[in-house]
Amino acid sequence: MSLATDSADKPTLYKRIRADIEKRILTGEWPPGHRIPFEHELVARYGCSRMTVNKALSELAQADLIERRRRAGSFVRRPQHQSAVLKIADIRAEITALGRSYGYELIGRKLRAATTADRARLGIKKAGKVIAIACRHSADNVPFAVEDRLIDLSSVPSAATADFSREPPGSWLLHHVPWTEAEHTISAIVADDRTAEALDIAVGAPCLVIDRYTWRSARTITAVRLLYPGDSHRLVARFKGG
Amino acid sequence: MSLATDSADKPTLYKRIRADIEKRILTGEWPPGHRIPFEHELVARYGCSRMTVNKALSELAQADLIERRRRAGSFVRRPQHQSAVLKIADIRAEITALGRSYGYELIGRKLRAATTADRARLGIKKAGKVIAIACRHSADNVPFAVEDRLIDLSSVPSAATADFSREPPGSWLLHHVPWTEAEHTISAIVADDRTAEALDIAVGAPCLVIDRYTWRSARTITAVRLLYPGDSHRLVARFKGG
DNA sequence: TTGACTTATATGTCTAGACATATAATCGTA
DNA sequence: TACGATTATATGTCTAGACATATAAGTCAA
Repeated sequence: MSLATDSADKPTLYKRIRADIEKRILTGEWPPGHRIPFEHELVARYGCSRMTVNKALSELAQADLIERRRRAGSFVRRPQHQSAVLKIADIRAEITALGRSYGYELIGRKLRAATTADRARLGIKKAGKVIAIACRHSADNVPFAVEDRLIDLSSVPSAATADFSREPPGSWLLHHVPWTEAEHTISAIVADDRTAEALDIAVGAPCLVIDRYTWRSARTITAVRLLYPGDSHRLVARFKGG
Repeated sequence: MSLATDSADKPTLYKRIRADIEKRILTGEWPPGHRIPFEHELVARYGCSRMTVNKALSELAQADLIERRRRAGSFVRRPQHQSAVLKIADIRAEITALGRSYGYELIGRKLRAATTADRARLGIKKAGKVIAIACRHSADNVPFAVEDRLIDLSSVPSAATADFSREPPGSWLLHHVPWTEAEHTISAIVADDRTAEALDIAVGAPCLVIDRYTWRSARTITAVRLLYPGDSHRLVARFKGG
């Protein structure tokens, strides 16, 4: 019967098995906790070898759609409902993607031995040098975001000689520091005098704040705080599956 | 030589192959664009069958760490650098996870025929009924967030008779509407009179706003706006891989 | 009833093959 | 030189087995 899902095209068998099961889960026909057929039952139903259904089920398990338990069987997982994929693009890319002209302005750049505050912010223990950068991004000549960044020079020595007056440090790092891990913290503040002036908004206007810590195999690279006018900027996150 | 990574424990072979390759990519030894060894080379190196290395490589491909091209080989992918996984937990779960006591209060509940504004907000075309809910969540008796929600009753008929005076609509939906897709928009506003009173903060204080639209196979289920005191609430997103 | 032991079983991993298929590379031709 | 046909090859999928392993369920004794 399941074989009768015939049509002219043919996705591979294991993909069809996976899609069949996924569909039943997504439509609610097999609710969370439901035991899906054993591998040997699916083998019989689809008339294929066990490795084929195993591949389908393994992928579903990897996608957290089902949970597999030895001796017990495979079960539809309860939806997680808590993770969304948030795209935090490079600001320049984000602005040009909107079809607006990107502007960048370096406000300040200071190379110094890491202060206690710097070390706390970067989460490093040893002494060393850092670069502190302040800059502003604009879209169509309207302030878009102000950036306050710290780079650990012991992790990224070449940043000491990089020319941040032309290239935003975010873009520069993106091209010079290959693999990273990061943590973003999003919050809201009201603009103080300095922020209001930099963003050309009223004092007391809402701002969206993104604090980002980037590291590479347990080594902190950079800490950055981005301030956006809260009423004009929006972060969009999408998620799928529960 | 790769076999010489011996230790007492033994993760399965394909996992070790996967980990070996992943490590070389993450340390930058194999930079983006680098061609990783052919399957038959890995077969020779690890002394196993092709299916075993294939499984390792397939999982790496599924995780977007490598790209596989027929006839050409497998290549390290360029880091994406733009998506972070943002955990947006059920508020009750979030608060209890912090070890604080959760409080819930229904402010208003209205069942009505969908107005034009309702339909616009839910993105539905046909006439139908909706429920509008206003409620407040608190942690240790301090206001934590206020919620303003709309549920499409044609998608979730049973919501009409649900008792939202005890259970938050978010939790209720979580348990009654299995699989969904959602979009979150995050922004910042300053508290107006009504919000300030509901959150027990000053008028003009910053608030983090999450607008969430949830649907299930192209069918809108609910639209919700959550307002958090911006200085006390933070959203954390983590990402890995560039 | 409870705890310890045994057994049955579903999944986890792996093999040594096979044929299919997309495509980079080569070769031949206009 | 440029383009079209051919070939070689790496991946994609699949099989029909195998043994390993965790564990639910049953068994038996204290």
